Amino acid sequence: MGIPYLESVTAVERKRVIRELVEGQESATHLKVLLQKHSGDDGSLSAKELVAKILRSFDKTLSVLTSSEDVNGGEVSQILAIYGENGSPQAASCNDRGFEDSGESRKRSSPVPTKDRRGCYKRRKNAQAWNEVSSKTDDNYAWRKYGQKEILNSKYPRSYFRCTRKYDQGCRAIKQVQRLQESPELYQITYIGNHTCRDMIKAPQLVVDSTSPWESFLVNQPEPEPSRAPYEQDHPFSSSTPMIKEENPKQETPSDVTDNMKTNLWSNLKDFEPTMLPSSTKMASDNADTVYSCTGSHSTLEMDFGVDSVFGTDSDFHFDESQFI
DNA sequence: AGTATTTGACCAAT
DNA sequence: ATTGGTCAAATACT
Repeated sequence: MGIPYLESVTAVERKRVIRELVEGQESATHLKVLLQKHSGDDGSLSAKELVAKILRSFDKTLSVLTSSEDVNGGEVSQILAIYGENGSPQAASCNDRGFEDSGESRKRSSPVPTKDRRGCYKRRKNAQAWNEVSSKTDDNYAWRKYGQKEILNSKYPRSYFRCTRKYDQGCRAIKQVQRLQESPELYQITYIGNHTCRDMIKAPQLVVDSTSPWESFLVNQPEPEPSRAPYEQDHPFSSSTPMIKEENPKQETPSDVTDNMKTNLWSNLKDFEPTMLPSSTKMASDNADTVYSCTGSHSTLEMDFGVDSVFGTDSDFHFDESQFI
């Protein structure tokens, strides 16, 4: 895959190429999963090596593509953002929505079925994102579902979750979960943004796994430990600190991802103070730094720079908020 | 009563 | 015009 060739290609074509690569990469990843599942250590060894090789190849190719342009185009990074390539971070600036902080309590002016104006919101782009495939959707963070969508050409809907600490701590981590249609017992989980909720005082010990994002997601790991955002610098508060949350151990029913999140024992832990994290339990380290302004209002150490609103305008200002979170 | 999920509408990006 | 991401009222759950 040569760059020279790609350079003579239009941006649109390039995008398609990248998309295809991403898909191929996903497929290879899936293959890897399958191999891991029923692998007798016989011939599968070479098969695994092969998969690893393929993944590396995708990784390299994609990084070449992205690094060569992304800088201000953003087009590519946008495609890739969701797949783990980090683009230049940008704060969402959806200040127009002054109520961001009120969270779920927002009410519409007219309590009626009329078309409501929900104001604008900025979609987050270029946030750190990485994904993994796992047989379970729970990690040790507390998530709250805020949406579900049917995805074109996908048999299963995609569910959207945000950190439950979004409003009380301004944590912007979100994740998307969707069953793989090839193997419904597995979920493709995309983490976007680092957790900034506190209790991460012990954060800095996260280990950066330098493996490519693509390779990093091991599937079916006995201990679901979401890999951290690939290629990203960690800022001091970023993550790894799990938010204790133990989701019900039971495997969810194959209807859709949300079921398993239902009983989240968060309730028992409501008053949980970071300081007493049972660090023992498996922790998942999703890191995140997400997007929109959840400004939370306040306190604690969430430095949420009101960035969103302050810098307003959606233009991307170059300021990597993620470094401060 | 407070919190979480569901779900259709709204909105941004393409 | 379409598609995917988010919002928020309604609803379910605890």
